[in-house]
Amino acid sequence: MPAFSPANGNLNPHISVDCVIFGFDFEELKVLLIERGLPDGQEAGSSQPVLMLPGDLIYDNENLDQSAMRVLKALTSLENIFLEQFSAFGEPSRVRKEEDIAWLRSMRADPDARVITVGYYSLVRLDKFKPAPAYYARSADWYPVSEVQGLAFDHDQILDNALARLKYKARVEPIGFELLPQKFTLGNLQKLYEAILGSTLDKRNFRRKILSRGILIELDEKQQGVPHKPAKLYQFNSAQYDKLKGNSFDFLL
Amino acid sequence: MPAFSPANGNLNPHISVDCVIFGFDFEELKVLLIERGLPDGQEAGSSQPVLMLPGDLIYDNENLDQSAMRVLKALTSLENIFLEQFSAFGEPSRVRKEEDIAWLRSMRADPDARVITVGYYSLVRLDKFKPAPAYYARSADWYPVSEVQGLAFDHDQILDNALARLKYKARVEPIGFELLPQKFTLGNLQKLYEAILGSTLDKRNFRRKILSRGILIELDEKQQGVPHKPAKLYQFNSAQYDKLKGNSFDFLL
DNA sequence: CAAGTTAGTGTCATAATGACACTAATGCAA
DNA sequence: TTGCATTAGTGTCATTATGACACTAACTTG
Repeated sequence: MPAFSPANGNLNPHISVDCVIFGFDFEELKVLLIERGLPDGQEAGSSQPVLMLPGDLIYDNENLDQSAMRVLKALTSLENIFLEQFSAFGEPSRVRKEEDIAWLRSMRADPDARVITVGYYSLVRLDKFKPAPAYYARSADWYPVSEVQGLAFDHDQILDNALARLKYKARVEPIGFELLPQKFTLGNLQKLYEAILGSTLDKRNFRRKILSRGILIELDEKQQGVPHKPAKLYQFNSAQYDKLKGNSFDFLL
Repeated sequence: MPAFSPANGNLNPHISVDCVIFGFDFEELKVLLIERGLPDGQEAGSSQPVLMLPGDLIYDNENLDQSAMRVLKALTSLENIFLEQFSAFGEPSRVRKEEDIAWLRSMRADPDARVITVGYYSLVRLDKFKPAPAYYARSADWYPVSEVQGLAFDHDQILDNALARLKYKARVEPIGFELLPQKFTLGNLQKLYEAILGSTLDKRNFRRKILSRGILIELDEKQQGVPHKPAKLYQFNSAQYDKLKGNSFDFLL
């Protein structure tokens, strides 16, 4: 299927998808944003750079998941990413800022249509996916979540919402291995949890707990070239993880 | 705001909301369904009764939450219910059955438009809300969740999805007090959990756990007129409950 | 008054939690 | 080469949470 004009598909002017892609660089949580431009290198006189989540209208012959994947790829070249829907956003005032309206006028056949958008999020390994801008994206890059603000439309709110969902999940079930390289240290993993939760954790208790789940495989290998005691490397035991998913919740029985 | 034609609002032919309202009758979990008819008592020759979730297109000047509340009220007369969005559904093949297509043709200005729908769910006290059908609903009633099947469009799937969400939440945090009357017994509460989770729980352990949370207030009152030892009545301590919500999750620290 | 029904209660062995501080191994700079 | 900075790695203990388990109490109805 070609990326831009699926056979028999018409753009639906009322429904879009937006993707919140989280990555982790061993220090802090990042999110993939694009700088908004126009397709085909048409550039309106150099306006202020505006950042936004990768997103666009859907086609009438794709489902929402497919749309999200297509749009993400079209704008950032990322593909083969597991996207999870988290919420729909439909405030009539989603499009309010002058510059957003102007941009829509130069982009859309029906720029004043009321649009609701469906939010998708994902966790990926920062080192594994190299975003490359295309279509209307002038750039596609990782930004520290903590510093992001002033995104186009209601994207600040969509991002907040995705982050809240991520935190909730991180507290309730083991999560986030998608954000680390295949081999990682317990220190990496702890930092990741601390970045997601926004709080620090006790090292010994963290290790005890995570190891007791049996979702890690200890490798016969250590870090190299680090200016401190090298740590053991671990791998993620995905079979065990899938087993746990169904019953690692704690509230009742 | 009038219920049917908000000032300046046009129906958006591409976006609808559907409501999954759960109720509990002390025995099993029920869901509120309507029997599909036509507005204003126009009735096509008596076709097979078709059940569906209450839902309809949104207006362009309401947000999604408002739409869901409006539509629910318009079809079932229920109002002042806290609805929570849980997912959007957008398969291009959502409308596929002949009878669904025929019904849309008699109902909608643009019956062939591709529609995505946003699902909302809620838990209510069965005894507190008496559904009354209106608009295109021929009836509005409670049905045992376990027996529901063959709903219109993709509503079976939407219901399954809402139920899965409900189960997940019930395992992760205390939930469901909205389904019980203000004064209830621990037996009622346990039955409710068993109905939601679809499994039985140990009475003593259940009591210990639920009481230890401090979210119940023991009343100076007992059941009356029951053909067995009357149980103490409890009330729900909502202040304590709200406090817990933020930190009763168990996975890490 | 007997039968049926749900309420209500305690113990024990095991597992999970949270608080807490020191030594080990490495790279780098002086 | 030494020492400094940095992160890895480890165990205990007191407290709390868990899960398994069986009997008596109180009421209504027939």
